[in-house]
Amino acid sequence: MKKSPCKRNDAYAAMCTCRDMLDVLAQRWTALAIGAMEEGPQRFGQLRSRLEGISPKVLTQTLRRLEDKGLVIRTVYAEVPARVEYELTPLVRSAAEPLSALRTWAEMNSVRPSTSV
Amino acid sequence: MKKSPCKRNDAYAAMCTCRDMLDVLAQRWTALAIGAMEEGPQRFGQLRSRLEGISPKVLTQTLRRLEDKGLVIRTVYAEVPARVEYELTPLVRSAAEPLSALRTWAEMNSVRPSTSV
DNA sequence: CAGTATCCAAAAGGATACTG
DNA sequence: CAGTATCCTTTTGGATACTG
Repeated sequence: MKKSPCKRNDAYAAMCTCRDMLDVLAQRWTALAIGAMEEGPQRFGQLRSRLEGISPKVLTQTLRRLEDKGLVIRTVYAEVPARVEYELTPLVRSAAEPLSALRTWAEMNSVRPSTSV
Repeated sequence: MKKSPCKRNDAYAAMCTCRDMLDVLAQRWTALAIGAMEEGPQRFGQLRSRLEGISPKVLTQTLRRLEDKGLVIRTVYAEVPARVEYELTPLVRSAAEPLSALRTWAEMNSVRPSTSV
């Protein structure tokens, strides 16, 4: 998919604003990656082991997308060997509440998860 | 993508419950389709014209996925010519609030929409 | 009318080897 | 260590013709 066809009216446009977030959040590892950073900055390798099964390429993609949206900050330390840390921005933390509401809704309504556990 | 690897701990599992919703909601036409049904039941053809540009195959896919999740009800009327109506369930209406919260968050934080006009 | 069937393109995800 | 490069599979979306 490339672009959403959002040009019909305000309601649709507003829905699309949120859809853009959903686009990112719904990607395979995004929510898990955010979860893995919740307790503080994480190095690439740490994320890689916490997100068991993710390939380095996909982890990079996931982190770049989060970075592009301003949800994660990437910090490179001039050390040898290289050290890079990823941390959540206040922006993504402020999303916790609406996301939590959505999660609660999903649980309360027993939306059958095809994924969890 | 097929399955999410959610089996690490409760926090991850909970996140995945919500992820399952995100999976559906983030699909190309889902949010628009829901929007198109907000004022009441819609026939296949009505949806098709309201969702300008959607192909019949994709519309069917979109509606089936919503049906599978219990977000939409499909009713077939024994008439000639055939009449089929799709309507939102109370379940999806109850998601309006958390989704609205997410939308508000996205707007307040100027998450750059790559999609909305 | 309300789809299904077919074929195709693009995007996302993934395994693995290699590098500054 | 923190990625990139390469190649491949799966998923999603799409155009179009056809059918009960």
